[in-house]
Amino acid sequence: MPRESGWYRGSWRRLVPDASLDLCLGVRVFEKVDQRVSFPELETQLMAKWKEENTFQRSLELRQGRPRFVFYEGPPTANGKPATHHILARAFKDLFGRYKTMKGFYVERKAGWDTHGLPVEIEVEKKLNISGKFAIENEIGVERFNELCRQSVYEYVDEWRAFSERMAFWQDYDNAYWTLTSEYIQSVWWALSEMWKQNLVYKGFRVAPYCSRCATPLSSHELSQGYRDNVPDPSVYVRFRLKDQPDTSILAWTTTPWTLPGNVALAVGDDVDYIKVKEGDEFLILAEARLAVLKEPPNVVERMQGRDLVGLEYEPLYPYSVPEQGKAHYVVDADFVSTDEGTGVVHTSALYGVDDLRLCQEKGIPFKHTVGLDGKFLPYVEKFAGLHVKEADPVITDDLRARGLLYKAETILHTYPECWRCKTPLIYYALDAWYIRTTERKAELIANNSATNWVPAHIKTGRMGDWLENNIDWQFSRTRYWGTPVPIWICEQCAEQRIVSSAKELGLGEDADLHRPYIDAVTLRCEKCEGVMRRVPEVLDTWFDSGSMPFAQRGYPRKDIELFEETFPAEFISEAIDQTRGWFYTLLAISTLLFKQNSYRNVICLGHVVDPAGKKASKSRGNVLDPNYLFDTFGSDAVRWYFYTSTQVGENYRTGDAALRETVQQFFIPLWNCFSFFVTYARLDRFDPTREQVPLAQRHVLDRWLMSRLNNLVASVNTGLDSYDAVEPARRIQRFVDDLSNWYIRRSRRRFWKSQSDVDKLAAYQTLYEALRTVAELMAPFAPFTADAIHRNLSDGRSVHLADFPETVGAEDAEVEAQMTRARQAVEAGLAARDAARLKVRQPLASIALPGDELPEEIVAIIRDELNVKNVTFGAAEVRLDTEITEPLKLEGLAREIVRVIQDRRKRLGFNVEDRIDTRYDADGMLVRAIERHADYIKSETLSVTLKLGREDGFEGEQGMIEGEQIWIGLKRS
RNA sequence: GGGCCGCUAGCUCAACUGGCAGAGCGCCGUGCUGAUAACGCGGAGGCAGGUGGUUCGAGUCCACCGCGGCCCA
Repeated sequence: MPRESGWYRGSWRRLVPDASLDLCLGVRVFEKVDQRVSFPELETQLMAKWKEENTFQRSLELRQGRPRFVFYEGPPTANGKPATHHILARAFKDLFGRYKTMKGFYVERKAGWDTHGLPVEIEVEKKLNISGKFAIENEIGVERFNELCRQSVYEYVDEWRAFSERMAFWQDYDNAYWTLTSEYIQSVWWALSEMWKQNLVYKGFRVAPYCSRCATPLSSHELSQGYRDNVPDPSVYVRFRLKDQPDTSILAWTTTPWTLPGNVALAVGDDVDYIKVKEGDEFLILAEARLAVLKEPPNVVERMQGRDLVGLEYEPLYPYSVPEQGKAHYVVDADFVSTDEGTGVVHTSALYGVDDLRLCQEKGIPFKHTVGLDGKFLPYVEKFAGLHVKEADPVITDDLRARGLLYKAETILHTYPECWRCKTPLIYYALDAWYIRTTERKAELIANNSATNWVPAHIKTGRMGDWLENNIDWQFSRTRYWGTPVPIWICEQCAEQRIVSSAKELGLGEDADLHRPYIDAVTLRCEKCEGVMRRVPEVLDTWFDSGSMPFAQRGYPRKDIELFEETFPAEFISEAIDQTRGWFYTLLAISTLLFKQNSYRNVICLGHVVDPAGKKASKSRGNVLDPNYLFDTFGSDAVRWYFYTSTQVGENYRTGDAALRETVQQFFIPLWNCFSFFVTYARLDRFDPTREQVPLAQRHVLDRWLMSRLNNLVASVNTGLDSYDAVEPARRIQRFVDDLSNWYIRRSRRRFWKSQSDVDKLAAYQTLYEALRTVAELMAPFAPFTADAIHRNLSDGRSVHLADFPETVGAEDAEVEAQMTRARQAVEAGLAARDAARLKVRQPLASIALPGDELPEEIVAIIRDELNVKNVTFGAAEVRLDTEITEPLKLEGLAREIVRVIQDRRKRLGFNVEDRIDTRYDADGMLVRAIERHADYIKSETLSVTLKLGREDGFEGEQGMIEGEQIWIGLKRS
């Protein structure tokens, strides 16, 4: 088709879009864009479009065979509805997946669901209105309970998928990994068995708050629900007689007399000052700071420090607490001794205190349980056998008093935890627990962490580094029901232990349900003694599940070995900061132990979503934001954009309506207006983007300026995203759109409006088109809906998510940018000078003098136009405006006033921009002279075919006032 | 109790290595010719959470304290 004859022939104002004409010319017409747009509606339309054309799949197919960019999805726990804070991490995950895809990588995005664990169990307990071990095992049964857990997870996963799709988080949901499948569980078993082979798995004790009635330990969450103030408890001071000086006792204090039969040591602080006092016939040792507890005024006979006491042996109160071998009942130093209460000497009973257990393990002090799981003393503790610990308190106190070992007994009121279910006072009690000896690999953990790129950087050495420096062995067993069963079998006869790494080893099929209670029924024959081996009752910490996902999502090592190797480690993961001790750690720990490296190279660690006052969102505060409300009100792109731009990564997001409204008004609407401006006029002018490009050098300085800015934008967005910085790129895009809207388009409008279609107009279209399309491409990973809506319209319906990410094209022009900066400063100063002189911009002025060197004419023209002055000169010491209004200037100003009134009326009458009209006026004096003198100008500006004096019928007339003079103006479509 | 992060205008946030405290929103005034839910110009609004220290000079470096958040105990 001979396009050279001019796609722009004639005045655009006469052209009316005509589809049939376009078809025969083979020209694509941009789809009409509604200036008022509902982003939520736009988004749901695009969701349907993506589903219909399989856009996600196609974006993957497009990159099939290309180098991979490996992303791991940290599986959300499927135990509750998705909330606003879940948008945050998913927004960052999606951003980099899309970006790398557009950069040409194959980015598999396998969804995942964390399906096990206490939260799921609690949810089901709530639904059943039951609680606790007894109810689960005896009323409901483990089989049904776990079945309900499974169902519950499935219910929530549907909701999660819908939520994720609504926020455009592209993932492969159909092939998600589920931590509850037999395949996944077996991979987890394999991982543990590998650690076992390395001799990293051991059985030990764990002290936890424990309810002796429910026979269950409580999680910290449960614990926090059950504190009660002003609980009365005994407060007893006990004499521990030194072995070689029976008349000297160390005084220790406790509020739990029942732990005294289990005493194995006394702890003092190395640097704490102690005194020996004489009271009657005896000597007592206690911290100097605590001498107020003495019954008599202190008679100090000796001073010493804690370290002087270390090693002293004392007579045990009771003979029960230690096994035959090993040394106990002596003074040790400890870092947790305080002189805020008691005597500055801490009675230590290994199994009934967190510090106690740690201390005894460190010092190698032997111990054994004096109390059973029912909270009653064991039979061998003869004096108190069968008594519940709380019943035993007074009995023990009396016994000590009778034997002269009690110094003092009182009652105190303090805050003490009770079982939130049954109100039984909790005790701290050591239970069997299984551990992974991560401390043995601490140096490797630290090394692998320091080889990892953390965003923000301070997490590496700060929070994560500290955590690793203080590493403790990972206690991975949970005495629960709904989880990956711990695959350890123990022989009933000879206590031989065996770990299992697959269903096959148990004689089970691949698809067998490996959960409790079925797995509990599986017994093995002991290879050593032919005895029966039974599985230990515990399930695994859910974090072990999710930390195993790099290989477990593949079913490795029973299958897909190559696929795993190809996709390990991940190039990128992202979650919120609370995962340092969660997923970030378990991924690191498991892969360090198994593969000697971290499972991720780059990690973005996000802050939290809080309310506008900075407070944590919680149901009880009533400040929780419903994500669907945000999606329906502002659109998910706006929420995402807000998360990318509002604050630095790692900080909290003070999120509320106001912040999101601002995001829409400050960014999305102006962007959309640029777009709709372009489409409106491109349609009228039948702009064809495939036409040969006007060389940059021949374009208007505004075009060259915009292209230079665009080029710099492209460069910095690429650089930013390549270094996992989303904030600066997004903010720069926003700044660019502001420049585009409020300077480029504002200053270029007349170039699009003018009647003659010359090269300049074509260049303007090409420039604006390229800017918009490039912005859409740059934005695609950030705001995938809006970007796609714009891009599709600009490129024949092709999705932006199938496009390549923009690269720089060498359009930088530092000189033009510098000149434009000066022009904008000049305009700012000039407008301020006008304002100071109370001279409106519509009134032309003769000249302005500006400081500085000359600028090129094309730049000066912009200044003249914007400031509405006839002449600009340079070299003045300061901005000087010629404020004299001559008669010709006055008439010209009035003509512009008249144009403004006519345009305003056109608009209010609902005429289209291209409608031609007839105009009548009735006025006198200066106004008539102005109209007569500038009739051609007024006619062309307002598309008036005729402009005549006198009122006529059939015209939409209105009386008005200009500069204090009456004028009647009537319009009619021509 | 310990660790990490933050605290800058009424609000949300900037400011390369120490060098005259900024933007957007909101408010007031004013201007504006047809893309705009807009935009331009001007104005009010700051003891930089507090107290010390280092320095010619501190929002920036150091110490302590307070508040908020997260994690651990």
